[in-house]
Amino acid sequence: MSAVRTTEKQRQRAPSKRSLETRARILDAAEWLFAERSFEGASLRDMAKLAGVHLAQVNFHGGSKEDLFFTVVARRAGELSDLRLQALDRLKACGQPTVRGILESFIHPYLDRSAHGGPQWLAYARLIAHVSADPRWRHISEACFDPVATAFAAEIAALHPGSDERKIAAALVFSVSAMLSLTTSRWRIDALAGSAEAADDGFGMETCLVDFCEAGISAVLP
Amino acid sequence: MSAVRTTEKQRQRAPSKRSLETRARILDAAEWLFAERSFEGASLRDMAKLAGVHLAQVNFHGGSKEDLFFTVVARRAGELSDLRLQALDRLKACGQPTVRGILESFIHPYLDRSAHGGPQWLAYARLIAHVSADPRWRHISEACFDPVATAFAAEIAALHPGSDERKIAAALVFSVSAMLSLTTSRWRIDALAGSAEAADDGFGMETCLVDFCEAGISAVLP
DNA sequence: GTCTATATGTAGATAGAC
DNA sequence: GTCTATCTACATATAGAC
Repeated sequence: MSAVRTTEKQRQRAPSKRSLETRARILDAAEWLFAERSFEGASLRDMAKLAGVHLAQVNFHGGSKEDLFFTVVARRAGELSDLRLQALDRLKACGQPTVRGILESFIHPYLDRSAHGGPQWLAYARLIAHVSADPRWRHISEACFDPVATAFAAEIAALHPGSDERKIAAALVFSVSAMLSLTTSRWRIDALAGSAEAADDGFGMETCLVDFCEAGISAVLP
Repeated sequence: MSAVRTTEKQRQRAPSKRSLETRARILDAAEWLFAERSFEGASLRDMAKLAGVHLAQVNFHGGSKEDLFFTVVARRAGELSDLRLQALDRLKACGQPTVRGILESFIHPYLDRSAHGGPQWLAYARLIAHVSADPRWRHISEACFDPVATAFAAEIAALHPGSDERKIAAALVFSVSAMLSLTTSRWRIDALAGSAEAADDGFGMETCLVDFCEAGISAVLP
């Protein structure tokens, strides 16, 4: 958790165990409600109710609403980045990586946490989709996600010397958008597919996504 | 404009010219503010101010806030759908269509209106991105955009008999998400590309997008 | 059709007792 | 650290004069 908290003074002492638990409950509630209703739609009052604390506690532990939003996004961003970079390291330890391998290292941690990380990770996955889709949160994306995304873009570029960095960046943004659509718009896939009901949720959706993005990225490389 | 307005009685007479102008100004203001600040972040007061009318007029012409939101999204949806279907018709008039041609028929009207349709179309493009990314507006997507999207999915499926409809639906959703990312996240392409500044906005971004999606769709077909 | 005035609820934030 | 009470501002919506 590397969030920079400019509006809050440094704590003088380590917080108590109970304080940390209260804080965690508030952040969980905020994560859920921000994901469900977006920034303005989620009220601090509802967060307090969901967390089982009183309203003033939300301000005490979270600062202003904007501070709280940033804190919630940043909280799991470090863990997600670590998972991605670890996957990339494992890949490179096995020799020359492929575009597909790099892509899977980026995509799999997100989809895996989203599907098997419990309700808070699922909420976080939806929250990331909100942050990524709204230019108003550009500064948050830049702080929390762009460093790792830049590293992955560089890995792909290194595989293809002389390729257009701008096209690689575009292809990576397209891939990220497609990945997030599995969180925001899976219902739409079912709707467009017509008859076929969404029997097994995402049985092969991750493979389908990686197939799509791998071919797309390869198509914009020289 | 085919919006169904369930909460408003049928008008008894045709509205006056001035009334129509007032209504259009209100819808333009609402379009801009909904796009800029999302549903909850945009207040009816600000819309009234931006439109140069008084607050009560917004309710009079737009109904409830949710009604107004639906009306704004539906207003240009018909035109966008028509442009897409016309492009598809022109394509089919020239013989057997290709995946790329079908894709361009879907994508180009959106990017063209977004880039050359003036500030209101640009706002509308951002608004669609909000609607598409948020499951809360699923009913609006279903009413305004899914019929045409379903038709395009069927066109692609017709080119490849025996293909998995679910994969085609997924690939189309991925493609739509990537398309919308050119509206919401073009700044991010510049950021990830590193040095290269965004000199000419989208010089070849549409081509790059279509290259990406064409390859991606082809990859999930048999 | 328009606009003043207002009804009614909720938002974010904080002061100060404990 | 916690919680009561409250401040101030703003939200959506409508009634009724013109």
